[in-house]
Amino acid sequence: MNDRSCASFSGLAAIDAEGRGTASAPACSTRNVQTIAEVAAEFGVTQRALRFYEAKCLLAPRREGGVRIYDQGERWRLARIVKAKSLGFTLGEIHQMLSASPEDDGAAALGISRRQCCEQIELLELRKREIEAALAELRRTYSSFYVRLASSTG
Amino acid sequence: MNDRSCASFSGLAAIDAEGRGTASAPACSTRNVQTIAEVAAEFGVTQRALRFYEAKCLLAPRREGGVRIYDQGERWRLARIVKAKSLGFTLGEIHQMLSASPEDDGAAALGISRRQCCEQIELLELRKREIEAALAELRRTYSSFYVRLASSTG
DNA sequence: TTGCTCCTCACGTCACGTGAGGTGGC
DNA sequence: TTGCTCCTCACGTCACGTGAGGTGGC
Repeated sequence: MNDRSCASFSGLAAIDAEGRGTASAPACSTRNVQTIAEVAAEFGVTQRALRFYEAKCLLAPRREGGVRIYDQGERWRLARIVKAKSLGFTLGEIHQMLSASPEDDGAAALGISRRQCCEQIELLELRKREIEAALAELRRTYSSFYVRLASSTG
Repeated sequence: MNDRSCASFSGLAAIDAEGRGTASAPACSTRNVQTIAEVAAEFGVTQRALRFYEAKCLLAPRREGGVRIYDQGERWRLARIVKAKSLGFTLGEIHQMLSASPEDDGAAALGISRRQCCEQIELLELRKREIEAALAELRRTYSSFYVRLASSTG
């Protein structure tokens, strides 16, 4: 019931996905564009997030009667945004990346420098160490529950 | 020049620290209270953070002529706040902890349940895995710089 | 006419940072 | 008088979430 990846008001096609929905709706592939709901579903982000990225000038879908239309290029940009976010970059940093290499070679390349890559590794390593310290402390706390239990019952 | 841990307008003493400043200013130990600047320095937090915790009802220093005065009890509460924050708890969760066990046995006990401890461990383990995945990806990207370099020069 | 999807404000959340402008006591 | 420390607004940051209220096309 809910698997209509092709909306009624315009021809659409899923890209870079596993081809689901494409076979059952061949008319969609005539125009390689998607609405906000379809893009959100495909990339696992909210519609609010897509509007927010647009407000931050990370995306710029064109409009058809006030409705946002995402073409292949916009979805490539979004793929890079999602990728960079998963690597812990801020939207400000991502904006610079997209400006630095607007198209490059599709969705794969992020357009980060070696230095930027190195700094991000150091940042994440620091965060990881902080989390590991917290985990060690929490595990000590966790064991102490059993120590208390043993001393109160034994 | 900047090591006056004892301000001029009220008697103060450093507690739970390594006793620095206490020997050179014995008058301070007559009243076991501190100003916002001293508390901030001792706990390594900003004055803004202390005011923010107060606005969130996590702290409630008394006032002397409009100036915040932190006694031993308040500093114990702050110690628990700082500790809980380092373990990744939100201020909302910390507020509940402080309400659940207002005094308990000083700064050491956080007043978290076994279940809360367990859930926090799971949350941090998830975050850690996300960071590790990002790190792996970034390290792949980092090596690719050398692959490119080698193929362009060799 | 109803239901669905889209839209634009605009305030809320989280944990503070950062001025702006003013006060008090040495 | 100057310098220091304290104070209270109040807006800014980050990445959205969450209504509110309205539109368009089947």
